[in-house]
Amino acid sequence: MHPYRTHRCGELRLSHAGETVRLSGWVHRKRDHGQLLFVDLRDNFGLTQCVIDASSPLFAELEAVRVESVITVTGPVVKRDAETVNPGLPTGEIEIRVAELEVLSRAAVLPLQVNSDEDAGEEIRLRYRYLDLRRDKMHEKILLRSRVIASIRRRMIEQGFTEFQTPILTAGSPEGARDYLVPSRIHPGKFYALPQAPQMFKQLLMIAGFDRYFQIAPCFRDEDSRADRSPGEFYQLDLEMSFVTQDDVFAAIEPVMAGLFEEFAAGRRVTEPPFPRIAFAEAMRKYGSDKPDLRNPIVIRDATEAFRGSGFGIFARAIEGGSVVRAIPAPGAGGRPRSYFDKMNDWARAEGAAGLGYIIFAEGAGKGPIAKNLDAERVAAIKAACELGDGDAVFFACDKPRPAERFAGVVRNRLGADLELIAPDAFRFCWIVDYPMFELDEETGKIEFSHNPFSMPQGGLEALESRDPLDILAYQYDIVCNGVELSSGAIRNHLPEVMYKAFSIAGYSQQEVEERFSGLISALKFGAPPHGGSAPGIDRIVMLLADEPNIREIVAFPMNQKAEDLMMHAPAEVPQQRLDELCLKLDLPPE
RNA sequence: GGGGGUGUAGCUCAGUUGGUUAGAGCGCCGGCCUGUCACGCCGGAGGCCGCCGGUUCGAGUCCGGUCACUCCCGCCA
Repeated sequence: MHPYRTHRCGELRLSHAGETVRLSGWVHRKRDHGQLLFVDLRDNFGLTQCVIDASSPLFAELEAVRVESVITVTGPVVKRDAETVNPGLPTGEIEIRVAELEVLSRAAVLPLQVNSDEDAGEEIRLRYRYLDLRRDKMHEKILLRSRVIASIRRRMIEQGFTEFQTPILTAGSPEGARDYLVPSRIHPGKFYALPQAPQMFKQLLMIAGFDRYFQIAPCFRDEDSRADRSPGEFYQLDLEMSFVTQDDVFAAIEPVMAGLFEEFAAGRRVTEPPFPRIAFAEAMRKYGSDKPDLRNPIVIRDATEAFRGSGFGIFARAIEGGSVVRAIPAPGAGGRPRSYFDKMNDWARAEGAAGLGYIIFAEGAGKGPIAKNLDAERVAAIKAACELGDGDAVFFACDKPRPAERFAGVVRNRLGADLELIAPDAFRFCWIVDYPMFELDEETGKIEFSHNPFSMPQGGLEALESRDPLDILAYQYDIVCNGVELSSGAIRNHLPEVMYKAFSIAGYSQQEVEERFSGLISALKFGAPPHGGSAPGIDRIVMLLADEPNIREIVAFPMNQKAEDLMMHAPAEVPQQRLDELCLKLDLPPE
């Protein structure tokens, strides 16, 4: 007989009754009746009840074993009496009579309880992550993550993609987030950087002729964390394709994403390909965001004309000064008490807005401080434009166009949640397309790349030379699901002369471009295929599928908010000798 | 860097208006219990109430500071 097990803990059924088997696992729970002891033995695959009574010489030993100790039991599989069957357990029709017992590893008193649904604090959970991961909920989420990644690999390979590895120790990125740096011992004073994404490598693989690349790629960015953003590292489904248009990229990714979500949807509805395509400008206008949650039915309208020259002086004067008014319909909000609208106004101020005006529609008319100062025809026009009726309300964001759009989007999200308008049990996908190539930095007044500087401008060189840079769009696109930006991608700029021109608009000389992106620029001069791709975030996909708002819940060994690994004690000081080898001297800030 | 929340037993939490000896559940230790499956019953140990200072006759409770964790803003091509 195998020294540890003949079966797994989730495996035994009534059909095994009479066999002598051996199981190994963790003592999940004990029920001690004094002369009779039940032990639930747990492994990755399930639970099996083991039983022993005082007639056995092993009774005292098993009774003394603490939960979470690891033991091996050997004995016959016995059918349970009808009244002692546990229908809640797949193995509930049988139990093991313990005939032999070996304690493989004794557990100390636990800092957190594995067999309880009660959640420990995060600090304790991260410090003892191996115990936390034994808990059923965590165990399932990490296994889900593994199955999701396996499914992605299978689907990508089916789509004709080839998986490649790319370097972890590489050069820094001149644009974007802060790099993690690794000092070089062989080159004192020089540093490697960990890749923020394998962006240039995947483009170089296309230039090398591999046609379709993908990788479950680790990405490293030294930025502050959020609930949905780990400090340090995260994973992307990084992909790139040669000789493709934007539509080809969409057609390749959509079945992967739709199929993946369908596979793990567990009854939730998934947008069927082709996913809706929404231009960036339209998304900002209708949803106030470039990552709209399409489960929310609210569509933002423009109400500027209804307020221009009106009796509501605050808005009328602001409009004269170049502001606009966005109307955010709030279906069903008319029944809310006055305090709700006051609360919304307080909240708006806390969010940095000047306030949040509103009109309540009742008895065929508008109510509230704004409606009092607005002609009935204007109120009626707003009501009609927003497709509202009695019992509904509408909120207004009045500001310069860009901040008004953005704030209206924030209000839209808040109302969707407050009014319970978000469609449950659905994954609503869309593409956001036609991003502007450039944008104006409001502080410096300079023109900057709005997304990826390596994206191909729509209209190519001619557009760059002849049009207002702020009007030029890029072949740049995001996948959004339920208000979460899952990925960003682009058709790349594979023409050096277009690249030089694009960078010159953003204020970079040809020499600077050659210095900062030398590897890629020189590669583009030796025959580069038109190519493009995207990079959906693995962690965010798993978060959506696990319905889990915190990224640490779907990562086996995450760092805490301050980018510390509480279990492994990273980051850590290093011996002086290591610093000496690297020619590094510490110059720490004063306490 | 800025703002909010939290911090009480090993763990999860309660603790009233500032007032006697700071409680509960789980866990732990001991005792009883032969059909439980969150087994049950009895008993016990376990507290720098995050830390420092202040107000007060008296502080877990009020005030100031500080530290830790967390959420958000900034940041994240």
